[in-house]
Amino acid sequence: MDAQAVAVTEQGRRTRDAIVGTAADLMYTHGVAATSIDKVLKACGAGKSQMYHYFKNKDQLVDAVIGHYLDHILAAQPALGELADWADFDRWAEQVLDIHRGPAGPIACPLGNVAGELGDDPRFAELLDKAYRTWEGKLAHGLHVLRDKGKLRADADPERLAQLAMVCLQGGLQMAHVRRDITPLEDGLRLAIAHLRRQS
Amino acid sequence: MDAQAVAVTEQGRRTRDAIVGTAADLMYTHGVAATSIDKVLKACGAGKSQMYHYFKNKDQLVDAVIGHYLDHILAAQPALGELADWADFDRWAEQVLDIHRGPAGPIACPLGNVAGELGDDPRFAELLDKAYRTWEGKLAHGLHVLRDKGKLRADADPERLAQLAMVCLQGGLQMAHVRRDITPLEDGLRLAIAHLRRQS
DNA sequence: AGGTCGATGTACCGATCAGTACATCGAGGG
DNA sequence: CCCTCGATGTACTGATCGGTACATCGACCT
Repeated sequence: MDAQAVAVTEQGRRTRDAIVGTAADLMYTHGVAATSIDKVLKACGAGKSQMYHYFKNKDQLVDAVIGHYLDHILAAQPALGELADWADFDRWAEQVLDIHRGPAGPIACPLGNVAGELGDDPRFAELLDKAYRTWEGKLAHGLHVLRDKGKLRADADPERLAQLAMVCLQGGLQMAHVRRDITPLEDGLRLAIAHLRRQS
Repeated sequence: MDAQAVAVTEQGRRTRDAIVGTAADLMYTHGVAATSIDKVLKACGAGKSQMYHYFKNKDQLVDAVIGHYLDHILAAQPALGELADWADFDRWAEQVLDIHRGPAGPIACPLGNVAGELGDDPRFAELLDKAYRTWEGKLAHGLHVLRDKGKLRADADPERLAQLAMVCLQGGLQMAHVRRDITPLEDGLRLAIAHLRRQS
């Protein structure tokens, strides 16, 4: 009775990661519902038995994909974990922009892309919310640090400010996605950080 | 050879509208790919022959749904068409918030919900972009009016400011959707309008 | 009365969907 | 050496998918 097996072997881990990574790529560009398990397996060369060896069903694969997105996002923004000064926020914004600069791929947030599709689905809404909170929490933590150092007004609300920064970031990413132009993201981040700095 | 028929009869128009409206509702909450034609037809009591009488295929139905979203959005924000003063922008923001207040339904933008899923699909990306531009164009037009009246700095860029306002609005809607809390939208709109007013 | 044409009902098709059954492979340990 | 067990290959199922074929209905015009 293996509900979902954990990869024990190194080879097994590789296969599992390939399935999740391939599914993440396809769902990022084509959406979750439009990404069938058969397509994922064909794209990464795995068989159906692997898929259902590591995941009970498609829902659990989607769960893993959302986790993969969060990991990927946080890894690409290392400054997010070391926010201790206003200059660090500038560095962070620059890292975010760098992710989406260059000729490759659509300008979009993986979590944002699936949020529209899954945001009202009781199976994934909570996990999605949690992923966003983890992300936003890094910003809030940085603002707490700055407040403790006296670089942010004592009566400022780090959580609410972090949420507002996420609003600008997510909106910037979404508009940049539709427009295929990074300008909205640049302006959104600039506005967010200017607003934060104004609270000092 | 009727590629797609236009509704001639009053009854035909009703049926066509019912199909589009029902599809719009289902796609809004469950996504486009997860909304099958059979489900739409069953939900609105129409038969398959109606669907393919008025639409060549599912793609054309999705096109109509996107148009329906835009119409619905613009109709719910009448102030957007009469922006002639800063107070009108406040009225507009209040109208946007009113749409999503109250107990019913998810807090989300229909266009934004499908943008993540269809934004990279060459069949719909352009139409989606056009819909957003129409929406944003109303804001830009209002800003032009204010600039002509001297209420906005002469060197301000109405198009770019309107785009930034859309960033805040869309980000606010998306975060409000995931959080199931209207606060991010309130804060996002407040920030956007404060930024606009600062350009006077 | 009969003809036209938009609107509608119903049965069907091949493809694809998520998920299952079951056999086999192959490395590590006794 | 062979047994165990994770990893893998393959064949299959019933349901649902988008789309088609074709018959019929019924309002309006002549």
